[in-house]
Amino acid sequence: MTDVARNRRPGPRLEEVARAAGVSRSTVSRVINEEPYVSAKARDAVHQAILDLGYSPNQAARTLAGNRANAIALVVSEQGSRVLSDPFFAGVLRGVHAELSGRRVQLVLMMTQQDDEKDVVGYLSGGHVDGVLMVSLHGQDPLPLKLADAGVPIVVGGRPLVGDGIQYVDSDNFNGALEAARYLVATGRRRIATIAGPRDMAVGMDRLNGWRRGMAEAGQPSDLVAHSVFTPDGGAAAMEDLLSREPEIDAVFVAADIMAMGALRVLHAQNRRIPRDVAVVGFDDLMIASTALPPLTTVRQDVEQLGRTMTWCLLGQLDGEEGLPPSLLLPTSLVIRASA
Amino acid sequence: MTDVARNRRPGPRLEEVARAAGVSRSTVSRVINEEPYVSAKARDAVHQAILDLGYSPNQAARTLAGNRANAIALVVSEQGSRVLSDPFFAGVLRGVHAELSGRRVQLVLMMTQQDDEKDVVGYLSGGHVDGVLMVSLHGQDPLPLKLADAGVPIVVGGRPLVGDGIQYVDSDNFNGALEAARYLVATGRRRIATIAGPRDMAVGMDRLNGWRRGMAEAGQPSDLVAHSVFTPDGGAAAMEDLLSREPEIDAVFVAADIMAMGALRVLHAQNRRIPRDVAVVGFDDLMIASTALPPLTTVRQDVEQLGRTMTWCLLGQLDGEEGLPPSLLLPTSLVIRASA
DNA sequence: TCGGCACCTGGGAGCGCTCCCAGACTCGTT
DNA sequence: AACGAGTCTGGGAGCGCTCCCAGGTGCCGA
Repeated sequence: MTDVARNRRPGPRLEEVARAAGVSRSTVSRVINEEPYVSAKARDAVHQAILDLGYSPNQAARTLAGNRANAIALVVSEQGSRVLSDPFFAGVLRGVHAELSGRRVQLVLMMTQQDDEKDVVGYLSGGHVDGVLMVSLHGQDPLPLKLADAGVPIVVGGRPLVGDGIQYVDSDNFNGALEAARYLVATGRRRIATIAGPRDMAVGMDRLNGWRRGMAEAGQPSDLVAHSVFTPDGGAAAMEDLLSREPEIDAVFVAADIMAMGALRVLHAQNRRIPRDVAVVGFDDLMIASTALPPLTTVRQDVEQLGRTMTWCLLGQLDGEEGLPPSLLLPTSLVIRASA
Repeated sequence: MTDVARNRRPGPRLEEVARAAGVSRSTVSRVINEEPYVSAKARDAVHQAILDLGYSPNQAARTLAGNRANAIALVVSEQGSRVLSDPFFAGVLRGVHAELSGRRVQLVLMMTQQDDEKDVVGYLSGGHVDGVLMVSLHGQDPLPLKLADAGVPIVVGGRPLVGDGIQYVDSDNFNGALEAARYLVATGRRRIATIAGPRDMAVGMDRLNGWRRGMAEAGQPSDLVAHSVFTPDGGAAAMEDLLSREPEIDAVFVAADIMAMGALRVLHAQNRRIPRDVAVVGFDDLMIASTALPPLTTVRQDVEQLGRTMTWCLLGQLDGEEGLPPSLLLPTSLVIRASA
């Protein structure tokens, strides 16, 4: 409103660069956009002029004229407050940024509540961004589907529970959990429980199903399941529940490190030795896994790679590349420490 | 490049809204920008037309014509990889976003390495954003000063070590540490050490100085100082160092919860009972503080509030508000749990 | 009765780019 | 020698807004 914001932007325009380089606006534009049909001489002159003048193109004008936003949105669904402190989100963000660096694409961060969903769809399908990356933590979210229907290129991180046509990238939660289960069986555990995530999250169900498969393979029962939310206290409550149902538990696969912290606390409180009495395997391999007491054996997922891959997929879509895989699962790996 | 990106943006234009509402472009623009001198009748008609047509204004055009970017940048200096997983950053981001919600201001995320600093200054001072929020973890960063010199409105999170004129918001690290020190003194501790942060970070020095003041007040020596980096392993190494220098330590103020995790590990390993033999006070009040064994007494700083306040300051600058405070310190509070 | 001031409205110009078309020049080919 | 294809260049139009100016209305006091 005021003078600060109201003064004309400083810096040279395309026109000035053209004059300095002794060429036309068009040629400068071609150089900037790395288009063919520019002579080496002209290209060098333009580059030199850009350097001399310290020219930086006006993104707004490019977007307006070029009908391309040169930006993608990272949309975090659900209550942003919780999500942002999630190491999962942080890792994805890191990966997205890493993949974007060097490309002339800006990252716009958006958070959505239920009620402003219509605004968000309007904004995102209004051409302000070229594509959308979405981290959808509760899988029922209708937003990805709506955006896809509106023709917005979108890649979702974490398998969505609804919307078949939507491209997603996820860690291979099923096989990660299966590997954990097999490891517990192989190390001689005979009464193996699991603390699973919420039923309405794909990540929760995939890990539960992997564990179930592992139990089935070994001919062991898969009755010891406690669902919980991804918090330490949730994990603690679930652990107490399981121990009260079956005191003879000798192993537990916890579907998230963060819940495993609570489970460890309960096991300590009940004077169960880890891993001697009860083996504990987590999932995620957060930093807290290695600093836990005892250091937690866990299934590692590479969330940064997840973010990179999502971005790579989206940029591929935008460039109109052919033969992109519909969706991707990234491998997980068991990290064996002291707790199992 | 391809059809997806190349098709004209869908949706109505300002012109269509004007036609539907039976008014001129100018009037619609006035309504959208909440300018005075629009009749109630015209305003209602425009609002209705916007709703009917699902109009969403083109940000690029607004930016270009209005010479205002309607966006601010959150710049994360130093290697982005480390910073992004930092709960501090996550909290700030949350606060920034909370404060921005409802305003028509987009948040653009940028990360800088040393070498692309020139690009970043160019971009940020080129008018692509109206202002800059910066989280500067190592205080010597010249970037804030350069941006301020270039006339870019900027607010820094965390006191910068260089650049006097720059507006910053920080937690009151000095008084937080002072309070922690006084508490340890008041609970009868007689040989109090500290694990301090790096010397080149204001946050590290402010907390150290607060602790020193507390020791001085009580007439206790302040010789037991070990500097370290903000990691669990760094904290562990510092704790070992302190114990080897003075086995009689009965309390330690650790300048970050994350380092306190390492310190606890070492104390456990040496069979020191906490808090009986050694009291431990942390700083930050991260989630890990409450899940630690024993739950950590720590100095709480409200990083989300920090983000909110930074944003509030920057928006105030942009609106040309008078009498804004030059810089702000946010209060901290001691959270007493079991470790001290 | 008439100016003057608030209030309200419309249209033209232009923000700084990209796109497209027209044209010039260089080749190799018929 | 004449043609076309490939290479390179410049200028005009226009992206969708905001800003500014010119003008309309109604109401007040002189």
